[in-house]
Amino acid sequence: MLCDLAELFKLFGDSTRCKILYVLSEGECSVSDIADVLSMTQSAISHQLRLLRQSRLVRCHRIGKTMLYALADEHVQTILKMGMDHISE
Amino acid sequence: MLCDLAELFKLFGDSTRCKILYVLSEGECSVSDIADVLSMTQSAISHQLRLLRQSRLVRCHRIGKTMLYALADEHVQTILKMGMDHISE
DNA sequence: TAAACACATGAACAATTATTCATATGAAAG
DNA sequence: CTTTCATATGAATAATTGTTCATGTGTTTA
Repeated sequence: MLCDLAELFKLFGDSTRCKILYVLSEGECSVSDIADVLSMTQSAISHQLRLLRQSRLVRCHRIGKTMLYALADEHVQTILKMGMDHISE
Repeated sequence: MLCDLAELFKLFGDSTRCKILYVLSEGECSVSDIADVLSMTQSAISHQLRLLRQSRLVRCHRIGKTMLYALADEHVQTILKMGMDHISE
């Protein structure tokens, strides 16, 4: 149980993944757009998206050739916001 | 900013530290008591407590020979609880 | 069907990090 | 003052993990 909790927080505990989640908190986005915004390779982003997908923190659906990613639910956004609150205190 | 956020979550993203924080959420505790509860060495616990202290997630004060640790503020407990809520859904 | 585009993924490397072992510090008891 | 108890810490090791490179899969367009 507490191990599962650690696994959850571990996903938020990487700056790349935090940035991805933040970008997605502003709306759906494709893989290459995320890569552009973060100035990182498509591969690096795709690898991280896979982890986020596997833990159901993001969901995705295909539109033609592109995949659109989004936050899985409100919970993820809440965790992000609450972390930010803690930072800026 | 998002990097600071990742650094914060990184601290929750380790099962040992999660367990330590959980134990402390039930009240003040000494280093050796934490080590006993988690069946880990005093040294391992002490190293982790140092990280938690440096990030002000826990505070401590000395009573004689023993050091009593506690959660730094309500915020830490809230983060823990919110993570748990997410797990059990 | 072949080429182009968007994304996924396996393997390898580099960097980070949790634990152990040995030892140091600091307080209390004798 | 010396010993003992509780904790802290430096160095080393082992394990985890993020990124890169090369390549594979799936979809559209010519």
